[in-house]
Amino acid sequence: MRGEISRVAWDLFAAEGYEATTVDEIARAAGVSRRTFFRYFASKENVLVETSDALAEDLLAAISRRPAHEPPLVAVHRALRPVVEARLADADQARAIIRLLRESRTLRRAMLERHARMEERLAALMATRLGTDPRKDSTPALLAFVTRALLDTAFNVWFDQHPEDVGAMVDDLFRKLRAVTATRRKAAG
Amino acid sequence: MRGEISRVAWDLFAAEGYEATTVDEIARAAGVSRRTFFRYFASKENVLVETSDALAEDLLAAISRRPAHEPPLVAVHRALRPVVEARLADADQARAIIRLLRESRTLRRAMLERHARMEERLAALMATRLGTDPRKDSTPALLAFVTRALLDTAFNVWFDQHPEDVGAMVDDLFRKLRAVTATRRKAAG
DNA sequence: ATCGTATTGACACCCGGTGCCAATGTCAAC
DNA sequence: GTTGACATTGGCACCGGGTGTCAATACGAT
Repeated sequence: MRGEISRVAWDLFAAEGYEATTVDEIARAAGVSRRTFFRYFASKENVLVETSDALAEDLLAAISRRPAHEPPLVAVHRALRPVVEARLADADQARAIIRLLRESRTLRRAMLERHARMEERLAALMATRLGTDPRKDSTPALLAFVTRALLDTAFNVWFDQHPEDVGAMVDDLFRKLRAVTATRRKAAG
Repeated sequence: MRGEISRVAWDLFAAEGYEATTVDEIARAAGVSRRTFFRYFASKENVLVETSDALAEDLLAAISRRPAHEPPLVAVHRALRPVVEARLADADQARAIIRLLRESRTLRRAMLERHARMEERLAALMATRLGTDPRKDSTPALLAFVTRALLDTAFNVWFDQHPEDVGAMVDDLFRKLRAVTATRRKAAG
């Protein structure tokens, strides 16, 4: 049932866009009542946003699997690459959601908030990894923010530039980040 | 009139919270109709969010005033510090909005989106500064993201830790960012 | 067949936001 | 001072997302 609603909704979103598709429409197309839709999904956006939550879980898990001796950004790097690759394996779905995201302000807001939530957990994870108190040391927060930036930028770059090698793209982002935050001046690549 | 509505709204928000304050209430308290409220403010959130837009303008302007020979992150650093200091000069207002932001999901979403918008303009600015094409080089995007991270973290740290010297706090954030993205391993401060 | 329990649907409601149009200003020209 | 033009305002109906309530239905166990 849940799966059915989700499938129908994705189709409608793809066909008419996010805003233009009302919950009534989805419910009708799925053969249930509006109220029932809201019993399966807390909100319209949840239909789309759940896949991104799964990604967050994956990333968090991947990072916490990295050995403790790795410098934090290296751990993030090595965890991020396969997660991004896995996500972009289903190129159609990835494309679809990025398209919807760029079209709808509401959806974009929802996603931004999800990312912010992931970031908080990321910060907590980084704090334990660094062994510091996140209320006193802002390093974990910065690290989490940077991680989100890299993740987000990776998807956008992928969507806009269609790189053939996703792993290399991720590596390149980390290289650029390091170049840009390096103390010494360096020309951008 | 606009100012009157805004003042009344801020008071109500402070008194009852963001979600709990309805537009009808604000309108009634300001002695206008609901419809008129929406003529002055496109949405409820706009009452609060405008001050943050002003901050974004300030930051953008400050960055574009930095000499071109400065490495990008240095330019951001020197531009950010006075802007943050100026903003936190009115500690009451800053505190009020951060409090509301933490309380209301909707408001947080709105603010996240504003920040994302600022980030895009930041990326464009960085692209011209670096002389690269933002569609091909992701460096400006990363730089913009990092800038937002620093701005955001600055306010959060300020709110949570009440540092006495705001400028020093900003400097510290940049130091931590550099430490964390440095290639060599380094203990967190 | 019957009872108890989930699942569902219908309905009413809240709130933010918009379109539309009439009423109320306000100012200018005569 | 009256008339007309124009902007500001208010009232109203409406949309869409989201929630609470409660009756009806389906379903599984006994």
